[in-house]
Amino acid sequence: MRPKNLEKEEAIRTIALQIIAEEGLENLTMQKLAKAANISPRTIYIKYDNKEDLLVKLFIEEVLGNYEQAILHDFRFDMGFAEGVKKLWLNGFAYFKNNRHAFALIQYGKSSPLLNKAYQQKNIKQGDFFGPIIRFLEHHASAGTIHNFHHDIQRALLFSPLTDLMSEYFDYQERPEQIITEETLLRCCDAVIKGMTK
Amino acid sequence: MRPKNLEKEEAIRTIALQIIAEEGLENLTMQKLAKAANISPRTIYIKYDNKEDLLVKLFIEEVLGNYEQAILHDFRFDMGFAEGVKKLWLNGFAYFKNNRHAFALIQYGKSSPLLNKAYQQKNIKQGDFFGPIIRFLEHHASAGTIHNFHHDIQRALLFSPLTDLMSEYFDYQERPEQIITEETLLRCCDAVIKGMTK
DNA sequence: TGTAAGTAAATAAACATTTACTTATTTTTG
DNA sequence: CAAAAATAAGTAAATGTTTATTTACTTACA
Repeated sequence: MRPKNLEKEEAIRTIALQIIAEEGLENLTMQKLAKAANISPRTIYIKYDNKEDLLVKLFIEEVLGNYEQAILHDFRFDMGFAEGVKKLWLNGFAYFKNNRHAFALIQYGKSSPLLNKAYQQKNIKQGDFFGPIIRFLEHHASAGTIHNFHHDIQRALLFSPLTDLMSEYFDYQERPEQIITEETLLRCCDAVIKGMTK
Repeated sequence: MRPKNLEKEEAIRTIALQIIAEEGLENLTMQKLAKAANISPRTIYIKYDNKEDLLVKLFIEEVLGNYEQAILHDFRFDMGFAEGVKKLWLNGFAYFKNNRHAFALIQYGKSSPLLNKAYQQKNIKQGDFFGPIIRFLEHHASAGTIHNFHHDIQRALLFSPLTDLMSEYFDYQERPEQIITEETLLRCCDAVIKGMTK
């Protein structure tokens, strides 16, 4: 039996992400993807059932999976609050800086009903993505370090500024000067910590 | 000369927003829109040059324009910081609660390159959307009430949690209980205020 | 040599946009 | 002051293109 060509599998994923980031999800077509990856359209269908399957797997396995790994690197749920939040923010910043295309698809996850549904189903099925973060928040809520909100609310307070600042980071990358440096990011992180702390 | 039927213009806009919110931007087609609005496809082209023109005008004029108006209602740049931020958050919450479809398109504005480009051009062309908010932030930064960040950063710290909480609000609307009430929203708002204040 | 991986080309459906025509008004003009 | 001309608004159906997916064939390896 002829073995799978892993380079082609990889090319499908990276070029799909590239097209989505540069031209938008609405401009990704199977034929355009095949051409850009130098393969036949049929080859995509050997690895994915259909377009929806490709997008969902790309989002859940490739992007969210790697993001989860990256953001949890060296993180433990029993860290001090300020220390833990800074670790998460810096991990996230480092990951997104080097994975602009993944960031673009995550942004689509917040608007596209297809990806949003996939995300929610994944969350419901296997407990929660980012389990250690939820334990971290619950731990500090019950210890009285931070205010006692539902963890979906905590997550919004904790991560939404980071995501928005990443958008600004990429916007400013095409301009003469970058306003989002690691230093300003950490000052923003301090503001978020201060706000959440009792 | 036969006069324009304003109901039809209105139908195009509201039904386009509905399709985008319910099925996604990538599933809005001119023929689907025409059918749902009970008009001929040609009628859309009397009012808009093409699909891109429709989407950009919908985003900039219909959605962002109304959002700006709503969020600035009874707001003045020389308000106290906490008072002003609460006003903005409550205005935003009230607007989005009643305009779920508009909220969906605004979310797409953060991912779709087409809408994102349109937004940036608009911002660059006519000064800034939300001018009073920028004056408000600059006023409090120079008065020393809040930390001195670039206003794009301030805007991220100020509004991104609200937007994320709105997403949660709509997600939870289909569940047995709503975790985002005006009360929890105001507690989150207090956290944001506390974080930004010196 | 059997078999899954892969290709090029085809297919049928869906798409944005246009064509050729009809309708409902306003504005002349007889 | 009616009625008919002028005209933009509107329609149904068609156009040519692009789309997701399949078919019929070829290739490379266990």
